[in-house]
Amino acid sequence: MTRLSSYFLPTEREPPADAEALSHKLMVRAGLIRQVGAGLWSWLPAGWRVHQRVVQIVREEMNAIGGHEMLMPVLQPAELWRRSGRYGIEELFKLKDRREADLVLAMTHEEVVTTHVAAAVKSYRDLPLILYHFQVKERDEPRPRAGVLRTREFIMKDSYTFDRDAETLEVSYQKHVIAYDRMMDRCGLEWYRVEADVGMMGGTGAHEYMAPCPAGENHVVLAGGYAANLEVASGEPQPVALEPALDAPEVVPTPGMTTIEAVATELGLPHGALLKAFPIVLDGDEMRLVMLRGDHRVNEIKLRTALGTDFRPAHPDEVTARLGPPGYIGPVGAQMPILLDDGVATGGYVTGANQPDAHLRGVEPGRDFRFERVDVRAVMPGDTINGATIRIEPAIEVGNIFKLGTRYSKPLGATYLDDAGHEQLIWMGCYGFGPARAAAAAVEQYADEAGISWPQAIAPFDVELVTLGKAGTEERAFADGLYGELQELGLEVLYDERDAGPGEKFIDAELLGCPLRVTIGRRTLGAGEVEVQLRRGRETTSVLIEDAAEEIAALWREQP
RNA sequence: CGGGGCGUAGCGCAGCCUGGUUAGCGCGCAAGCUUUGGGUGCUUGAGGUCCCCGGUUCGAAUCCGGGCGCCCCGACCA
Repeated sequence: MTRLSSYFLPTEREPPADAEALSHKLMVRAGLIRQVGAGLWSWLPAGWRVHQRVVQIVREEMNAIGGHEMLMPVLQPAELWRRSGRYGIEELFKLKDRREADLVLAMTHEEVVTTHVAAAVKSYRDLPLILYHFQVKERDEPRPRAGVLRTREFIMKDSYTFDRDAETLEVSYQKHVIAYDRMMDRCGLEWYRVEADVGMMGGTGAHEYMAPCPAGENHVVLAGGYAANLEVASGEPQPVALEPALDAPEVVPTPGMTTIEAVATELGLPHGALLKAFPIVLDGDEMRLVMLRGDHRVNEIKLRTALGTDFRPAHPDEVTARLGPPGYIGPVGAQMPILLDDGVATGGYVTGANQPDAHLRGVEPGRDFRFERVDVRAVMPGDTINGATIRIEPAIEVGNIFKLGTRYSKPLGATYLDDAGHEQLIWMGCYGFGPARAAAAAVEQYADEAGISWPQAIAPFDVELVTLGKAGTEERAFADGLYGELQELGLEVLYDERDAGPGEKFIDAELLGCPLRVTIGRRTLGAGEVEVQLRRGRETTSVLIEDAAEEIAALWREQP
C-alpha cells in the first residue's frame, strides 16, 4: 500500500544550501535520500525502491552470464590485506577490535573471494567460475562530494571471475561486456564503454562504463568509434607553425619571463612553438626531464604508466641544483635522461636555457639533445584520432571491468592442477557496478525544470495516481478503484490522496518523476476521461474511463 | 595535502563588523475559516543547547582562543 498520505516521502521546496550537483539537489528535494555525514547517506523508501530496481536489473544480467550470487563480510581481518599487499592503501578504513586485533572495512572483496576459491578449487575441472555479490563498500575518501555520486560508504555489485589462463579470462571478460552493455541499456542510461587505465598494480586490460552528465568527475574522449577515459586517451595534436630552422640554438634574453605565456608573447610565437620542461623525481630518487609542447599539458596518469613507477614533480631547489632557475630550464645540456612527448614534431623550438633570464631558440630534438619518446600528454579539444576530431565530455563512472590476471591469485595462493597435473595460477577478473551512481546518472541525464524524469525501468513507481477529489466525492471513489485496477495489472502505483491542493500535488509528482502521472479530477471525469501526463516531455493525453487501467498500462509500456 | 566558505527553528536565510530588553524573516508545521485543475487567502499558534568547550566583559549569537562538523575548488582516487 503506497498511499502518499501515509508514506515517508519528505519533499522540499528548496535544495540544500550546500548542494551543487543537479542529482544531489533533486534527490534530496524529491525525498529519495538524506545525508547522515560527509559521504554518508540514507536511502529513504522511494529512493531505495530506485536502488533496488537497479540492483535487480544487475542481478538478472549477472545470472544470465552464469554468475552465482553470494555474500561476503565488510569487516575483515587485516591479515588478508597484508598478504595481498593492500593494507597500506590510504582509503582503506582500519580499526581494532576489543582484543586489539587489526581489522579493516573492505573497499572491495578480492582478498576474501580469492581465499575461498584458493581453498576450494583444486582442479582445472572446477573452472571457470563467476562469483558476485552486492555489498556495502567502505572507502575513506579524501573528498566525498555531490550527494550520492562519491561517498564513503556505498553498495556495489562486485563480481570476480576465475579462469585457467589469459585466453579463458578473455571469455569471462567478454561475458561481462555483454552483461554490462545490457545493464546500462536496461537502466535507460546514455553510456559509453571506454578504454580505462589499468593502474599501477598491473592488470592486462580495463574498460569503464561511463554515463555522460554535467556532474561527472571523469572525462571521456570520443572520436568516431574511439572512446577512452581522458586518463589514457591518445590523439594527434593540431599542427603548430614553428620558427624557421637555425644551424644551432641561439640565446634570446627573456628577463623576468618565466611562463610559456610570457615568452610566447614576447617572441610573437604560438604557445606550441615552445617546449615546456616538466622535471620529475622517480621513486628511486632519479630525476627525469619531460619535454612537451608549450600548449600541451602532462597527463600524470599516462606519465606514471610510461615510467612504470611512481614519481613526483621536482622541488624548486632540486631544479636549481640540477638544471637551472625554475622558469628557465630546458633540455640542452641537461645532465639527465630526457623524455620527449609524442606530440612534439621535428623542428626548431624555443626552450629554457638553464640560465637566468634566457631562453634558446632553434632547439631541435635529436640534434641538440638526446631523448626517449613517450606519450604522456593529455589530449585536448581540437586533437584528432584517425582523422576524426575529438570531443571531451564529463561523465560518471557507473561500472568498470578489469582483467586482474594473477595479481591476487599469486599472493593468496589460488592455484589449480591442469590436465597435465601441473600447478597453475588462476587468472582473475573483477567487475564493479554502482547502483547509486546509475540512479544519480539517470537523474542527471533526464531531469528538467520540473524535476526528475526517471527512465521507466528504474523509476520508484510506474505511475503516480493523483486524485483531486476529497474523500466522499465521486472522483475519489473512481480513483480508489483505479488504484486497485492498476495494481492488478502489475503496475507499481503511488497514490496521492492527500488533502492538499492540486498545484502542490502536481509539483510533487513532477519532482519525483514517475513515468506517468494519472490525474482524476471532476472536470475530466465528467467528460468521461482520465488525464495522463507523460513525465518525459510533460505532454498530457487522456484515456477513456471505460478501460482506463488497460490504456494506462499500455502507455506505460511505451515509456522510455 | 593546499586554497576558499559555512554552522542561528524541519528547510532557506537575516542579525555578528560596531556586545545591551522577550533573537527575527520566508517557507514548512498545528488549529480555524477559505480555496479545490498548478505550492489559494486570512487569522491564531507551537517550535531555538544561536555547533561545542574555554576566555574577555556588569552583560556574548556578536569579541578572543581551542575543538568539532559540513560544503566548494584543486591535488588525490589499486
